[in-house]
Amino acid sequence: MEDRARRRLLAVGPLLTGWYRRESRDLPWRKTKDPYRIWVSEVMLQQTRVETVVPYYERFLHRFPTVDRLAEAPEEEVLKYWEGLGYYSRAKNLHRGAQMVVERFGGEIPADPGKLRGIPGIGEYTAGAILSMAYDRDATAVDGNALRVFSRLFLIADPVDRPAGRKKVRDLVEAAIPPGEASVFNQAVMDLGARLCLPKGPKCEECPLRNHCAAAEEGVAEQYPVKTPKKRPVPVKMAAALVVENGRWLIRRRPEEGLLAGLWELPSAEKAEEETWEEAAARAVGASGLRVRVSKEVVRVEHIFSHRKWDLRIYRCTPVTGENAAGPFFPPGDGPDRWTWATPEECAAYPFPTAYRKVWPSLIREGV
DNA sequence: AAGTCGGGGAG
DNA sequence: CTCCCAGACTT
Repeated sequence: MEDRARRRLLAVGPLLTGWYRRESRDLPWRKTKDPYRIWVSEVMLQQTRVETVVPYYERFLHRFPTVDRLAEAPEEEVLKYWEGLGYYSRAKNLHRGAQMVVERFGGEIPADPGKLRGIPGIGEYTAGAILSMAYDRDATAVDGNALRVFSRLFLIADPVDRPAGRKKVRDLVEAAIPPGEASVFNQAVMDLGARLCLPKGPKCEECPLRNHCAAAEEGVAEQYPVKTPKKRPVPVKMAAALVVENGRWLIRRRPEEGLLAGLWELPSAEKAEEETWEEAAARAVGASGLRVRVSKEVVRVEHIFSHRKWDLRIYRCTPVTGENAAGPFFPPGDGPDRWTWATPEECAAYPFPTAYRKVWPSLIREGV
């Protein structure tokens, strides 16, 4: 390593921890050393902004204050408390992880990197965060902020979203941690990334590291980190059915795997090229065994996921009388709990994706 | 190495 | 519009 870089590594740690002790943000999960609470916060914060997480964090821990309380809760309720946060496999993994901690580790979250990594939903970053913040170990926790801050400090030309570039940054972060101060250091890097070392419009003039940053010196901070270009979301036509019977709506629970796993929805089906929207809506309901007549489109909404763009159209449907008298129409094998009838008020207790929640008011107007 | 998996806020 | 956020997991 060149001399310049070595000096940078030595200088950065104390400057960051000093700045953090003066300017750190007051966040709920910073009031505790409870490994469980820190774990919950770190999982919620994966790919999610601090301001978004705070209210979820408070509500979640009020309902599930300990790892045991979380482990014994039904998954459906855990998902309900996660509703709207996105990346729902995080909630399922956290729930399973809590059960693993209770069964395998006697309810104590392990302070061992290997054991932590064996818990579902805990990857390299989250393990490092728990080890440093809850157990004061000298562990690295490289998140998006660290990638940005360090790629700028050291002018890393490799794309940081690929293993080679990622490893370069990780090694630098590890070498920069002042021994015994990983907790403060890791959080300082994140605060710096969130408040000064911004993706666009970085505030280099206010930065405590400005005299040591290679990118600032060259005036090219905004061109880092280097990332590989990403693909645009694929458009998907999604037909859904609002089936009303005696003031109740037909809803179904989505499969345990895949998009929006385990959440509830109005029966929905991706429209195929060769079928009409109405046929797709009828097919969505048909999976339950119920036959319906599709009347009219009730509401239309566009919803964008990271890799998919839904054109979601909801159709008012009515059961075809006579053909469904025999009931029960819920097919065996698809699970008796996958379909049910619920009033709009009762639906509030079920976890629904935001795409459907967005149009709830107009559905209630149309669905009476 | 590439794809999957949400939703929202900022520019 | 675009980018990206205290990433993990599967193939």
